[in-house]
Amino acid sequence: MNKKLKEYYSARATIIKALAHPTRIFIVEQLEKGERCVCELQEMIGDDISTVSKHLAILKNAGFISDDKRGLKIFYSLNMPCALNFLECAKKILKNRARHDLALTCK
Amino acid sequence: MNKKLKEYYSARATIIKALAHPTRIFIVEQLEKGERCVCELQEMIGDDISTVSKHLAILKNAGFISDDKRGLKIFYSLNMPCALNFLECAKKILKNRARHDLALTCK
DNA sequence: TTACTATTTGACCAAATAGCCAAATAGTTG
DNA sequence: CAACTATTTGGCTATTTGGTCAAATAGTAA
Repeated sequence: MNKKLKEYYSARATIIKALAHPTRIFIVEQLEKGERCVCELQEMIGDDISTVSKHLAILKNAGFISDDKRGLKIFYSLNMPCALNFLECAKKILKNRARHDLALTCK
Repeated sequence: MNKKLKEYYSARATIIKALAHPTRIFIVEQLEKGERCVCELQEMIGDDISTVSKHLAILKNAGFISDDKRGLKIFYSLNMPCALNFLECAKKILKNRARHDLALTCK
């Protein structure tokens, strides 16, 4: 792989990496339902608010979500619904795995 | 988030994490074209063969690919084509970004 | 059996990531 | 302006990940 190609794959990996965290998956799925402010997400997630804020920054930099400041609050919303397709793919794998584990158990 | 839910999201994150690496994206896209042995992939990628092997193990554990040993060689193939949907989503984001950067440049 | 090829595994180090706390920033309200 | 609320940023440590080398494993062939 030459340098140019490597950079291209790295850029794509960075985007995927943004979804590769339990909290960030949760956030994306919440935002599917509509915009949420940081404090609402923080309450659902339960981590320190600075931690939640950093996760949001990662999703935003990757391009999955965008923010809108209104008064004191900042509302985040999903702007790449295609992220959900992939989350579905991960779910599908988990389901297959569960079925397989069950098959083993019943042997 | 309770413990059970957290585990569920972590399991999904582990699957997505498997795709969150330039080399592993490359591998999945190669396997889309058909099965490949480790040595073929190693040659295309250029990293140490043990490195490639570890990337393959990660994709296999996640459930994206499977292996078939025939003689000395081990052939890997893709068994979750839905992975490609997501890789497409990452591509789309990159394209949007490029269009946006261009717009800024032309202002 | 010995030598050879393909691949995986383990030990190790360097770099990246995650989470928490404290401090900084920005907007609001009295 | 001072006090307050919502959020981000910086600094720190602990954990995870990625890569390399050497050794182990497995199949083949002489």
